[in-house]
Amino acid sequence: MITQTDAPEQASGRPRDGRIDEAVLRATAELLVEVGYADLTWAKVASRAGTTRPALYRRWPSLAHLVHEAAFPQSLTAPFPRTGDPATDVRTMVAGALGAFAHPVARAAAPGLVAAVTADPTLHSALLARFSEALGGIEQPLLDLIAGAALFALLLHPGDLDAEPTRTAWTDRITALLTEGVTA
Amino acid sequence: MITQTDAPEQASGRPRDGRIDEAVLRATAELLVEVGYADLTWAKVASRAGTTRPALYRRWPSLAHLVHEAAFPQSLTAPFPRTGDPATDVRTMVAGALGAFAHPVARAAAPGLVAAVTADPTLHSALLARFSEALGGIEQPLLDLIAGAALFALLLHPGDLDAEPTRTAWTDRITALLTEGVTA
Amino acid sequence: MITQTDAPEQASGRPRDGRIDEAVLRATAELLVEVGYADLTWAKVASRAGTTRPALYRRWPSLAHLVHEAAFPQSLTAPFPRTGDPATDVRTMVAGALGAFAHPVARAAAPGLVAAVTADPTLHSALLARFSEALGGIEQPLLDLIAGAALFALLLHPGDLDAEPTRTAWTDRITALLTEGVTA
Amino acid sequence: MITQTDAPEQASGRPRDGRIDEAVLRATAELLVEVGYADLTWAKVASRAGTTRPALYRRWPSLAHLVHEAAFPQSLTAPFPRTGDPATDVRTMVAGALGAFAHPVARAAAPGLVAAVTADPTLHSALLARFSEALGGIEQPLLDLIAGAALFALLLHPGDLDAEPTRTAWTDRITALLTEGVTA
DNA sequence: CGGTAAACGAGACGGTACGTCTAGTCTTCCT
DNA sequence: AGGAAGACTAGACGTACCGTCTCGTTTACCG
Repeated sequence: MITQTDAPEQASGRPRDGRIDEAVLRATAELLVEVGYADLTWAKVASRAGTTRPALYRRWPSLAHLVHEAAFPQSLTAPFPRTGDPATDVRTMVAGALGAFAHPVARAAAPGLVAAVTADPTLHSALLARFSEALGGIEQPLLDLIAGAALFALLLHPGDLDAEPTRTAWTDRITALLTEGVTA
Repeated sequence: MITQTDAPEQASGRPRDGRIDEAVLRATAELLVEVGYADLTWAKVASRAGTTRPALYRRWPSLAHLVHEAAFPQSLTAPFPRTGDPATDVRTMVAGALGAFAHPVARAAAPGLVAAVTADPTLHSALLARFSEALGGIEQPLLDLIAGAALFALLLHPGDLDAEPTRTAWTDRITALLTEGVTA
Repeated sequence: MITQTDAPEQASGRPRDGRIDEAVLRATAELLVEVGYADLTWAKVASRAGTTRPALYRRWPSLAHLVHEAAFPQSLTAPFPRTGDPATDVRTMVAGALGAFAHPVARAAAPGLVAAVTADPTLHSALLARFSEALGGIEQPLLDLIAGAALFALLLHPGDLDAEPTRTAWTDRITALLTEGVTA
Repeated sequence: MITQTDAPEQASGRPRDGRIDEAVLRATAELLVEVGYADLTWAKVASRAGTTRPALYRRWPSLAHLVHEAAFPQSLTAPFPRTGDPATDVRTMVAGALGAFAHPVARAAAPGLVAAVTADPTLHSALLARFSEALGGIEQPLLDLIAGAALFALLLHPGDLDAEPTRTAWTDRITALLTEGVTA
């Protein structure tokens, strides 16, 4: 939850209504899939969640922050078990990255978030924090390759990653390239 | 040049003023660097180019189309010479991808274009056409890895790719991973 | 007509749509009577006139300016004929002031305009200009007495000036006080 | 004091803090002069008085009620001594009306109250009650003339009533008109 | 002396209006 | 016909206020 004030802090004043937070996140996820990031507005989210725009402004500093929280809940950002075998672990990571980005909500959100992250340092930090747990211990260039490939593929030829024969083929080929290199 | 009507079109009536096209592309490139994609508007471009919004609408179907043309002129999308040696060619491609994305204008434009591409099929086609020449003959998964890694790295830790010791180090490591695999 | 630019100025660009001006003034007058000054908003006026808020902002610098123009059209602010006989002329002026302020639209607008005038010098000037023609040649204190009495009476005991026996009685008494003084 | 419930009310529960009432009235008077009626808000008053908005809502039903109480304390609404001589008494009343409206706080409050009175019957009653004592026994048309003239003059040409030669001149002329009539 | 009731501060609640901005289109005159 | 200028509809933006509410706490009176 991205609150203006991060500390749990002894609540003074009327407490936030937690049901609003839930309803808004749910509405955001639904709308991302239905209308896409580009046509997502504060007003639509507020209306769908049964609340008003000011209540959203109180909670999230920008639409992108809200989207980022709605698209990548904790369940998707849990760390994965590692075996120690490079080939196995790389395949797990590739499949994991693909799975995270291929989720309908994340997929609708990702391109817009990519653009927003470059323009907003606070969003950059929020995203890093959200994924740091899942990705601890992986060297940066390898992470760039795996996450970048999944993201790029979904942007440029999403059809290949939707249906099954080609999806596994792509995962296999990426894994092979990363474990054995192009020379093989 | 992306015109509403692609045919060479028999010029009837007053011909377009070519100097406007140039001035607009120059203005767009400058503004991308100065204010960023998110704050780029038709009005700012028109004002900087010394013309009016309707003249721009006559030429480009959307801001993204204009940006894509301003950010990736032909000079950046030329094919590269190949040696046949995998290691050498991979390094050339990695460096090329990094170079293309690291150019200040492209860098400002890329994230926004990524978002726009997913929402506009005509822009998707235009981008593919623009890069198809340079990238002919490369297998898709390898392209995903190289371009994706460059894009992703620029989004997440741009500092590493700006200055020199780390930039070459990153290029080296990516090349090594792609030619020899993680096992090495 | 209160335009941002008062000069008739050789129109460059698309000219204003005069039908919008008319529709807005009509809508404003109607709404003043129906909902009152306090509940009059740009949005309601625009909606009733079949146009949008930006079209109004282009024409009037504030709601009060629009109201002032809608409530006191030229027809109400024409100069009156004078006979030279003090008693007759004073009665004409008293009845005229009462008539101008008692008109349903003016009556709904007046109290709000009174408040707005003190806070906005440009509105002050606009109001003076609008009435200067009708009231030329009358000494200031006499004008204060006549207009002030009509305004004050409408604010404090409007019932007396609505129906007929009392309305004429009030006009007679005011005229008598001003022509003969309290001593009579 | 305008309380929600007028009865002296059997005090059960924690009693009101009288210091808050004083601080609020003082803060309101100051703010009226500093920012004007139009920009006066509950929040500014509460903040200046060192309290919170709910404490104000508990005491006054509307901002206008609070303003009316802050701008016209009892000291200003005391009855005046009458001599029986019309000329003298009229002059006293004119000067009194001018004095009451010319006080900086009253002056800032009056135009806004004029507007609020027409929209709120309870405020209308409250104002009448406040002034009834001072003005008992004066015929309504004469009161309209005197109070109306003072109010109107302050709205339209306030400069004339601020400095001294013109202020006395205005008072003299109004008195003359009311005692002898225009014919003189 | 404990219970009750209403005050207190703090701040979120649903609403509504504001004034501005942008997109995309259209209309006018001029070249 | 294209260009320059500027108005058009439509609607999102972020902010400000309103009047109400929900807390946790404090202060009086009452039994």
